[in-house]
Amino acid sequence: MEFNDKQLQIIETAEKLFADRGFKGTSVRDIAEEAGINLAMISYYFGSKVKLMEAIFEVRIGSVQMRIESLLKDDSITPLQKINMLVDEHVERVAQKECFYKIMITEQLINKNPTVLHATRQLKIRNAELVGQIIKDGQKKGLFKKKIDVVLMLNTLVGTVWQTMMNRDYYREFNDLQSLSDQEFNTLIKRKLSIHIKKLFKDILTNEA
Amino acid sequence: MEFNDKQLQIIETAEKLFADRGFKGTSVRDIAEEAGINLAMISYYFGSKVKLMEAIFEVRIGSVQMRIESLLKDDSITPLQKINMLVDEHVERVAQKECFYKIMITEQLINKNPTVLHATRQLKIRNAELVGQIIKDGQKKGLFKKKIDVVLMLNTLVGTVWQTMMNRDYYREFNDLQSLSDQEFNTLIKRKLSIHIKKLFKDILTNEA
DNA sequence: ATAATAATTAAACAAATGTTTGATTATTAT
DNA sequence: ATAATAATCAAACATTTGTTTAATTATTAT
Repeated sequence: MEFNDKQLQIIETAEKLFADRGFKGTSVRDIAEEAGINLAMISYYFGSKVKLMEAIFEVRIGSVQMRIESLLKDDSITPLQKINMLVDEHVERVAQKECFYKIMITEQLINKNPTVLHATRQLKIRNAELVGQIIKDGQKKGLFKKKIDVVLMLNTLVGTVWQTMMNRDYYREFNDLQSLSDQEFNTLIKRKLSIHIKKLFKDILTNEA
Repeated sequence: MEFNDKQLQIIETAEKLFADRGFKGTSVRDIAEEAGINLAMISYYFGSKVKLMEAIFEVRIGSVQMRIESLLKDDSITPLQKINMLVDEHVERVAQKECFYKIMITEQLINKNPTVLHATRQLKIRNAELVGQIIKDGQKKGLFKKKIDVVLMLNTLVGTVWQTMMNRDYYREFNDLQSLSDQEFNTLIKRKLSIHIKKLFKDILTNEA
């Protein structure tokens, strides 16, 4: 399905509101008003509020996929470097697509739209398999240790990034970083986060117990 | 405020439903039906749906607090052992109070009841400060390295546990553990999770970069 | 220019929502 | 036993909800 400009405008508005107030907490009237369009246009273009949510995923799901395929073939990059690149990419992606990630979480947690659940599930499986391949490659080359729990490792990546980005105001306050501008702080926390996780991963992958 | 048996019954039912369907996704009629009471009893006892949510937090918030005070004074336990105990405790607590944790997340994410947000905020600040004290103690004793980011460390704990418990079915499938009983699997994943995080923490706390 | 299609609108729809009411029944205290 | 308080209930309340309708305007193709 391809969407015209007006549809994309509705999708973007809905994404923002769904992320902030949840699916149930956002009325189609809220969306229409915020997007500056008539209420009926939502049913007209998408059929229903539920299908509007699914349209958001249709548009965005591709943009949050880890781009791993190209990495897999590239032999000029070490497996550890590949993993590090994935960490940087994931941190940046969550920062950029924060609204969409929020929606993904709440859909899994409470709303549970079947179409949405299926899409996110596919995404997770695919990512775990591809990261698993990189790790196997590293093991073959004798760079990584033998027993690595790929799912736990990815859970640490996703969980830490999520927890940090969602509570970043708290990080700022606790570390007395109020003097920084928003932009400076965002750059800082992304860097800190990346470094933190890369250290953890280096430990997981290389340090024998 | 203390609650009678009937009130506690309503609170438990509401907790389960709020966790599963969200605050907006659960009607007071749903709660009344599931709890086997009359619709009006909810307003009668709690005043409103919002205040029922706040009552849940009044009852549960204490039970999810890390019990650290006693640990702080105990000198027969090393700082690292204390941290390890906290990890075990947190994993067990999330497993036991899963419904309540789900509600905490969605409240922070979308529903944002001010009373609830304030309570969870206090909880976080307190935990970070107390863990910070244990770490400082370990640093004084020369057991931990100098620069440790307490908030990032706790984010890894909370985020990893959360991400793993919420997606445990997926962990089960990916690792071909379908043959285990639910109970066996739950025990297994808790143990794996604890070990995983303790390893990460040992690295964070002791390995110089 | 004209016909056909697409886009837009205000109004209406039924269903579901949180809360209140007013009456009735149980329980407790005197 | 009687009065007073607490608990329970069905019904009603006003809003808000997602969606549809039917009419009108804009755009496109012939």
